[in-house]
Amino acid sequence: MPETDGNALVDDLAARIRSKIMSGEIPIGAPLRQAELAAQFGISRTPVREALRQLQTGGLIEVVPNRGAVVRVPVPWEVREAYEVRAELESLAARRAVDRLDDTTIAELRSINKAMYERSLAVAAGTATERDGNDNDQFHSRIYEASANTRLSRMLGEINDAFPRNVSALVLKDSSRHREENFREHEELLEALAAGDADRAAELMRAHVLRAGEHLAHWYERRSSTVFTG
Amino acid sequence: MPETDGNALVDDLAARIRSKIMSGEIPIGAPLRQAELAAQFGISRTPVREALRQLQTGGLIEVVPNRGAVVRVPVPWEVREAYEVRAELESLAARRAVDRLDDTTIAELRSINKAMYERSLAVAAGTATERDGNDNDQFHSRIYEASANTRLSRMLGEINDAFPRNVSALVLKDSSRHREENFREHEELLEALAAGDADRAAELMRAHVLRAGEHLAHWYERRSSTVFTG
DNA sequence: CGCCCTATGATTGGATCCAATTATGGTGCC
DNA sequence: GGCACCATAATTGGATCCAATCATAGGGCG
Repeated sequence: MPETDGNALVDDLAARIRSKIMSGEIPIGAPLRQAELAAQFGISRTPVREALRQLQTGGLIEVVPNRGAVVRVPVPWEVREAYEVRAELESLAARRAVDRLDDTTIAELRSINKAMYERSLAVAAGTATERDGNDNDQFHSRIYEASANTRLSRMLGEINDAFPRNVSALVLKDSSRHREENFREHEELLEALAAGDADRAAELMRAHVLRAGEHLAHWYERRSSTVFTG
Repeated sequence: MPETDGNALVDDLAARIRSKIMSGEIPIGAPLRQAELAAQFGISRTPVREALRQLQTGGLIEVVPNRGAVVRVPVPWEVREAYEVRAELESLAARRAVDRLDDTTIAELRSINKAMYERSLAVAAGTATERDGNDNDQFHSRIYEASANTRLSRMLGEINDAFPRNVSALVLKDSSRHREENFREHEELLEALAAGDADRAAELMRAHVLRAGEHLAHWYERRSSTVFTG
């Protein structure tokens, strides 16, 4: 099956760079030098430039004429705005998912949530090492898929891609209160989904996302580390 | 005031190409040849390629490896999906706008809506020539602005930019029933906005957008002209 | 001693080049 | 006459080149 869209190399490249930013390997605020990236991937600057344009359109990086690209540093009000939109969209996703989720998927969601919680406990206790892949993303992504609306999934992905994931993970990692809250809210949501209560699921999801956004915005308000300062 | 983001030339270029597609000058389905565009704007292919990447990320065009870019031809279910998301977001925009709209802006909205309606009547009667700038966009854009959430505005702009505007205009132009409906629904919405009834405004907006989406999807279902067939 | 001004190096941005892939048109064979 | 195959033209994609712009460091002047 051939690629349905986009040039493989450039799209792959954009994905790789995005992933480096998402993981925190390239911190927010850091400059992205074309020559450096090109050397790193063993290619010329031309495809790098095109990939950067894609990331620019996605809003993850900022490009200033003749001065290059830097990883955007979100300001708190941007986070709040984005999460108000995300809350609205995830609320819609949850509502749509109610009629489409089968028992198997609900069981999977339960399992993901439980595993995430237990892992976080183990990590906090020092009896386990943390994973890089974020389970929290997985939980929400499953619901996007279940909503069966590609545009909706795409736009939610876009919002999530605007904020490096390692930061969101930090918020959960650093506070046991937030971990507990996250777990409990997921559980409540799952109950509503399983019960087929669309209104309640939508409302729980909205509140859940708004709270998470508030935590994230708060983090950015007093961010100190993990921000590149040249 | 310097450019805050993006390279002036490439961004301008992307905007110009987008506008050609939006206006229908480049019809949906038509191929976008790099050399042709470069010659047309009197530049080399390099910035054209970067601009095309931006449009690709925006979803307006499709790029197949080694075969170039074509203007995407939306299929009806994509339109329905997009408009369900748009309805949700515009509903949020209307709700937020309620607390922020001042009387002046409401008066402007009334005036825009009335002007659009009267112009459409005049055009239908043959006593006036139609404008290219779409008043309907202006009406909705005003509400986006009033919602005072840049992310929300941006995402709504993104959805609207995914479907060439001349098509949406055609839908309104070709049917007096749709024109009447559009005018009346805008008026009702304005009443709710003026009355400060957030719930009602949100609900009216949702229904209004969903109906418009249905019309548009229906058009694409039996599209015949204005689609490029090589 | 500090500030400005200039020279140099680093980096981006547009143009050009060439290889690789795809579309096209023509010829021959069945 | 139609279909397959091959040669050639058109087009994309990555690499390279060079000019323009920006950052930086060193020297001159007040």
